[in-house]
Amino acid sequence: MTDDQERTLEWVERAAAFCMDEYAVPPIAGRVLAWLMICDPPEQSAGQIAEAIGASRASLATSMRLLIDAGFVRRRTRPGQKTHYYQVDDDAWERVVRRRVAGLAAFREITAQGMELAGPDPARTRRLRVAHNVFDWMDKAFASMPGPQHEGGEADGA
Amino acid sequence: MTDDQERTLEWVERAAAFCMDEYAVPPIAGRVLAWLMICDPPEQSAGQIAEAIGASRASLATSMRLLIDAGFVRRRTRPGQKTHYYQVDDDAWERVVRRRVAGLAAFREITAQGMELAGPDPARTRRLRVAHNVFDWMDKAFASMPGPQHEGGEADGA
DNA sequence: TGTAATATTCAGTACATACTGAAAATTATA
DNA sequence: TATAATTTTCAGTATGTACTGAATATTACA
Repeated sequence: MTDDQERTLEWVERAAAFCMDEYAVPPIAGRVLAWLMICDPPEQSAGQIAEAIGASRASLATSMRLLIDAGFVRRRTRPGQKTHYYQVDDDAWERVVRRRVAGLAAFREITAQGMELAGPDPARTRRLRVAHNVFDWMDKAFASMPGPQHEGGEADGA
Repeated sequence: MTDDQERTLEWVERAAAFCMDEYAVPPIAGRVLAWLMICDPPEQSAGQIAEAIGASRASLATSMRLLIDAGFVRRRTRPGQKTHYYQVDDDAWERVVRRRVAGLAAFREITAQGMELAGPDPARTRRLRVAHNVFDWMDKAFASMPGPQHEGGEADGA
């Protein structure tokens, strides 16, 4: 293995660890996603990916479905070929991050319900109100934000 | 059990579920945290909490340490008492949310490293660059934000 | 010191999840 | 149809984690 390949695999492992820690993505699915972020060509078959990251093909079937359902990866077939090709969806990260932030804001609803339950006494509901303010702020802040810089639609290069 | 108690426990279960799903907090720790958000009085002993949520005292020892380490809960002793009293830290949620966002932004560094590894070809690094932009945006957006509305420091009422 | 109340640790159990090899199903051509 | 390549499913294994009861340690006071 060349130095470059080794460094790439190290990077894949780091990026996969992030996905595991922050997004509860299983190890192999995390490696697949990371690999698809940096591999060349960017569109690869399950067999290629499995060999690159050292996983079984059975695992690939499960992981690919997970990543596709989560919106990270797209699958494409080519005419006259049995092989499926996979590629990261460029829009995935923005969508996932937005969904995550929206998920956090769900706690705003829960704290609101809690305050109703606890009654009108402001001292009693203080804990809930402070938490509510935090999530309300989060939600409003993101709703009023412009969004990241996008690029033109010229895709891959396979 | 009164209707009010039952509704409170249902709320605790909902709030705990949020903590489990979004923050990977174990079930019992989640219930403890939720209970401490709404219980009256707001400062309670491990025994009181254990009975309220139906968990063993051994679990409470583990869960309380977890919540304290994570910065959610504070412990207090009273002179002449063996009992420890626990209370949610009002600042916890803001701190935890900020930490979470900072954690997300860590991926920005990883994508930057990835682009170095992949070389100068803009078509090859497109995937990484798009992801990088998303996390860069996240980071800058939060850094430039005012923060939630705070309340004065008049605490609890135990 | 002793003793009663509380807190913590620890071994064991139960449960859930990730992963693989092997079998079954699908797909593209002859 | 048959057959060769690939994908998917599934049973079984391995691993990790949450939780509890019982034992141990700590604490407050007589």
